[in-house]
Amino acid sequence: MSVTKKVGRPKAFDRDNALAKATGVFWKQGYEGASMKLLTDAMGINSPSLYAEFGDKHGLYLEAINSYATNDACTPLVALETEPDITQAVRAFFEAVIDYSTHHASGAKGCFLVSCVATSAGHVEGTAELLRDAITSTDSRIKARFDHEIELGNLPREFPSADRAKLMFDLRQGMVFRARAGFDDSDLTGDTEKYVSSVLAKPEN
Amino acid sequence: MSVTKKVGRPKAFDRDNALAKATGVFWKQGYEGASMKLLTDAMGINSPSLYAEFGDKHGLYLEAINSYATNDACTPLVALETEPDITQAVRAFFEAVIDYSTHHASGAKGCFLVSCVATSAGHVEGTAELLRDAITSTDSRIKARFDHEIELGNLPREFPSADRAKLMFDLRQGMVFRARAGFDDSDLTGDTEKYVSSVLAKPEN
DNA sequence: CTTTTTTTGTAACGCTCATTACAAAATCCC
DNA sequence: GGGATTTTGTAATGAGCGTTACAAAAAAAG
Repeated sequence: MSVTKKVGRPKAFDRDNALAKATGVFWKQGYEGASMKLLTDAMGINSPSLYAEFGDKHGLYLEAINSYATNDACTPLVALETEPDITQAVRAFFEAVIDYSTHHASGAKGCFLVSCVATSAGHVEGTAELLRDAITSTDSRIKARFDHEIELGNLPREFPSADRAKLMFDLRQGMVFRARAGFDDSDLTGDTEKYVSSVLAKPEN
Repeated sequence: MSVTKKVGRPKAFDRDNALAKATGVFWKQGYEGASMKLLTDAMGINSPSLYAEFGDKHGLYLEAINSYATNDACTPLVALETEPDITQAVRAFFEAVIDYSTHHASGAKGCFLVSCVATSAGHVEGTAELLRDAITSTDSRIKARFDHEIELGNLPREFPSADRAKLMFDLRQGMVFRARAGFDDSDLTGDTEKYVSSVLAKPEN
């Protein structure tokens, strides 16, 4: 609670800022491609400080994943959950995705989880599990918003909320993949309206 | 044409097989994570042979990308293009995607382009361009199949073939992302039918 | 059988990697 | 101000990286 002054020499860096900078490096370079030199340079600290604060490179990576999953990766979800009108909400979700996958402050393109962590899921311990958690929790948060709208009568009773949640999230992976490959926001925004329609389309049959 | 005998000591390995094995290592480990030791062990050759045949690690990587893009990554497209009925064709596309993203012979999960090459697009020369080529060419091959069905009268005149092609391909990225995270074919096949419906749904208004 | 050509396996190259030992520096406590 | 405590920056560690030099081996050509 209190900002208790601690004995000893004070830290010369901000933890959250250093972690954000490290995330940017991982995002651009991948896990193995992010060397200690690149990391410490971006974070503005020396390696002993990094080790004292995060354990080692692997620990830093896991923290970066958690930090990203609860910050950047959540802004589209927050947009989806706060926008009152459901069509506007879905639109806002995709717009937020396009925004940070093409214009993130770090300069990295695409999505950190899809374009970097997914690669390490093949061989870096602990990452596949974090990825699965992120996927299932996102699926269910989207579904929850749809269910809420069904309750309100803004979506038909038979609206397949779970299926459409996965569809919506899977479409997102395609968009961030395009962003990673170098397509910019003007290339992606053209698809948004069609994707919104498909996500909210009345179930056939 | 002719299998002209060449002077000198004959090669002791098969080029295509070695390249396929290398692709599997890159797919699992990522570009930097795929060390020369892992590569040469999997390929069954020593590093001088690798350098003589592929130039260097970077050259091998680019060849692996091209090889994958014209082989594994194409089987869903071939399925889409050869299956006579359009609904069956779209279904076969997704089934082929699920098949190799969860059961590839190399043991790697997901899609090489999405789960590995996309990461290197951030920093490995020449990869972003290959990725963009793969995306645009896939978009247009899917669209071509839809256009063909419009001609035949099996899809309505106003069917938005270009939009649905991108939607279909973007949905695929979501599926292979799930596969990479560790979801298996039984988790993914449940979504297929809904995705087929969304891809082929009658355009609203 | 000798020469020429090409690929082989071994062993080395310099470099960069992640990690850490250590002493100087900066703060709080008494 | 002196001692305790924590972080700092420097510099070193051994291991592993991608790459290559080189000589032995295996084939065809003369």
